[in-house]
Amino acid sequence: MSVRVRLAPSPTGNLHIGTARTAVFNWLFARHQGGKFILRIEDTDLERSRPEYTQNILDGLTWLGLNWDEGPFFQSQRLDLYREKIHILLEKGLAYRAYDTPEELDAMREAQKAKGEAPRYDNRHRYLTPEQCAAYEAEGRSAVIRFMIEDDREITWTDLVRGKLSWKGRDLGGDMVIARAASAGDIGQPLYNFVVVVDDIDMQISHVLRGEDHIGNTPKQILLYEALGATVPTFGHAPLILNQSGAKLSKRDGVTSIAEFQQMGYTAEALANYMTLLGWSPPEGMDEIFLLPGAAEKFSFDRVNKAGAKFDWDKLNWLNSQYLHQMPSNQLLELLLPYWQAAGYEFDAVGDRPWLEQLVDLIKPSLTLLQDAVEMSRYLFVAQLDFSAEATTQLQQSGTAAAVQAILTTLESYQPLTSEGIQSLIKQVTSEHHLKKGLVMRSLRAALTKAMHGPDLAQSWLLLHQHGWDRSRLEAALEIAG
RNA sequence: GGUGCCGUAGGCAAAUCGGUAAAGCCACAGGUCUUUCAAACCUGUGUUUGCGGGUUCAACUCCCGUCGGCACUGCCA
Repeated sequence: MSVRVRLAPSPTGNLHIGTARTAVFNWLFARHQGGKFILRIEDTDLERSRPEYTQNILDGLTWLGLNWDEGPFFQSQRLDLYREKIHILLEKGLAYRAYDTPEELDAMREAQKAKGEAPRYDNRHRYLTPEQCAAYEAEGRSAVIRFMIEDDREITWTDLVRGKLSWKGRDLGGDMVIARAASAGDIGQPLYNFVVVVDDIDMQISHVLRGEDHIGNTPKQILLYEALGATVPTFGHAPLILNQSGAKLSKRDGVTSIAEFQQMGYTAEALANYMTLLGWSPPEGMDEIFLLPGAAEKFSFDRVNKAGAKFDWDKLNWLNSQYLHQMPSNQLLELLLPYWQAAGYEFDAVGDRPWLEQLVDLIKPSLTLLQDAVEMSRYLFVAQLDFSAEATTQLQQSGTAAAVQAILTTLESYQPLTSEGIQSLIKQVTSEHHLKKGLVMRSLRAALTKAMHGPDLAQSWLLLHQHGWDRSRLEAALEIAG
């Protein structure tokens, strides 16, 4: 049987890191097995589903490189199929109409809780006579469709990551609602647990790979597969991604949507790499830094961990920096341009290309996030920049003025300035004026970059020089210097 | 409350059928390099596998109990 897996996100929010990680596992599994990865949008909740969320999900998956082979399919367009299946269950006597009002159900659950019992539907409408049904309908009541779950059933399956799992029918909460209320003889909006099964059967899904939060749904769904006369697929439940305090990572924990990670300057490769590591560990001998296709070659659920994984920003950041450091400069430049543009820096992306590439080479080893490039290169883009407090202090130290003056004077004979020129200029200044190299360098840094920390000074100077900014900065520094 | 899952160093984790635990990565500390910060490189700290029993020559691995965490428990997905 061919391997077919699917990702079934609901468009009630932006693509979430948890959903994306599930997507990664599905994609990896499909690629490893030579199977198909299908995308299905679960928009059965008409109230909360939004087209912009669907777009966000599609964009996020695409950005991450998680291309799908079929779809996207939309459940909202498949209602006829669901109705048809519900009719079949109704006719087989496996499902029935229940006329309870929400208030009655609430009261029932309250009473159960008061008695210290687990809240569940007591199946009170399971065997209503046609007369009783008619009476309720005459009252104007609408009915949900409930699927019968026998208390004494035992549902067992072998989970790809957890092994043999077993559930008792009585712990499933009573007969489950598979379609929302609708008036007289109609069938309302079909619900998630039912729709998923119908679709997975229809799309011949062979492996259902999802988050651990769906474990409790699995026995109900298995019952539905049986009722619909279908083969039960293989299930695999991956551990959840946890926040710092160990709870399921949610929107409340700050950044959790893929689009936000993207904006902050994480690369798709690093994020995908990190998400894979959240629950899966590469086999012996395989590096932890890998691209999705490489991981696909080795991926198997044998190596998916059972325990939830805490999200670790430090490690993600480290991974991202690794990708950035290894990236060819011209490629990195393309990623950086939008950040500089957004910061309002003025430059000619085409004409300044050689200069920009030198800049990328300069800051690349220090980047963690693409966003970092904005602050890191500000002194090279912004002409009018205040001296930092530290730089001012440095400039006012004795000897600094002399050093800056000496550099300014010596600079005359080094036009145009080159890398080698800078080195020999500094040598010349230190020896002719009997200045310590450290002082010269610190003075230079303060004057040129207006800060005491930053990328390589000689290269910075060169870039400044190419913009014709070095002389004016040295002169400005002189005014401040004691 | 009920049901289920999980529990190896600060974090991610490895340890194929029970056979010397903590490989590797992040973080942290120190060092090297250097004009600074970062990067890079080197070295190092951290444990007795939540706890208590049991089976066994041998238990992170199996069994029982216990504690803790989390998930689910909806006419949401």
